[in-house]
Amino acid sequence: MSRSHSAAPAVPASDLEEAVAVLRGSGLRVSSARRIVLEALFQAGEPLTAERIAGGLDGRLPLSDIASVYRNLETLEEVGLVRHVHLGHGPGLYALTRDGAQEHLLCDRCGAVMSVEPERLDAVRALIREETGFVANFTHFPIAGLCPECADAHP
Amino acid sequence: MSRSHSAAPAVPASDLEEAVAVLRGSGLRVSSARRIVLEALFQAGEPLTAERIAGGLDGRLPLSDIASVYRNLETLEEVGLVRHVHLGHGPGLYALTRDGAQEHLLCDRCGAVMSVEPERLDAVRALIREETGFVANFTHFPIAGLCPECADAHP
DNA sequence: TTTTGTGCAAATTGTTTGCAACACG
DNA sequence: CGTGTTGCAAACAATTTGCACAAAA
Repeated sequence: MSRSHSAAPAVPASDLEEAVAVLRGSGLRVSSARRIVLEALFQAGEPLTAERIAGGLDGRLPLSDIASVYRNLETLEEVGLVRHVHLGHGPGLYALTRDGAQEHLLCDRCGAVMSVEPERLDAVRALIREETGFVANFTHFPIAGLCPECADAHP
Repeated sequence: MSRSHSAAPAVPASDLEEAVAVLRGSGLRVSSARRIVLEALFQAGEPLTAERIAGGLDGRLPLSDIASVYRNLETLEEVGLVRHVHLGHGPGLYALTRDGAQEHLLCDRCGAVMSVEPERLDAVRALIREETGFVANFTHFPIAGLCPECADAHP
């Protein structure tokens, strides 16, 4: 019960070549399956599920085996190229660390997701630390609640 | 993707009889399976997984069917007697609404869980709303981060 | 040529669903 | 007695693992 997640320091790579170089530099092999996962993330520009990567991004990329995708996402995360978020229930979402280490807010009612720069929550973090001693982090698990619209539409 | 969780207003029952009365009052039947789920929650005094309830609390109660346990937890939640939390990965934890401390903080590193009274996070909630417009709620999904100990032990 | 990584199948975990038998009210 | 509930089996979703084979380095 002491599994620690997304603890690897971010290693933002701005393009495929750079990412591949990071792999090489870590003594990891650059297999085609691995390259496809990276291409998917670079092409999508938004967080993806492992499923969607394995599905080849609707024909834009070759299909991959879902097990390999998960394994590769894990190693890419260990190297710091990738990070993942859990938005409530449902599958995890994976993104390149170069696409900002966003923090997330999730609406329980309508499912809306808001991404914000970490700095925008620093005051919140400070207050949480004051009140509880915890150093909060909303990159891996989001802040849940009601989005502005749903909050208004409700008592 | 618009599934709304634990939206029912809390109906705290201080003991089994009271809880049973709430069921009756809602036109629900008081089956033995249902009663066992309630007994488990009252006896445990701490949040339980469906699995653990089905397992009879290590012999203290008769075994139940896991599917029925889930169904009953759901209806008990709809009635407001029960609420559940998702602590990171792993199974959901169910507790009686009468058992205080509804908001949670979870340490990503050591798994420690801190429960706090909602009021203690009201200032945090206010600040989050100011900054993002969201009305945050940490009863269903906790605040993730590092507990005081792990935060100190780390840079 | 030696690892490291792949693909496929099968196992796991957590939760939900279909359905005939059952029992609460 | 009639409908809400149960129990069992089976489906499901997300993720992981075992293992023989393929392919980077």
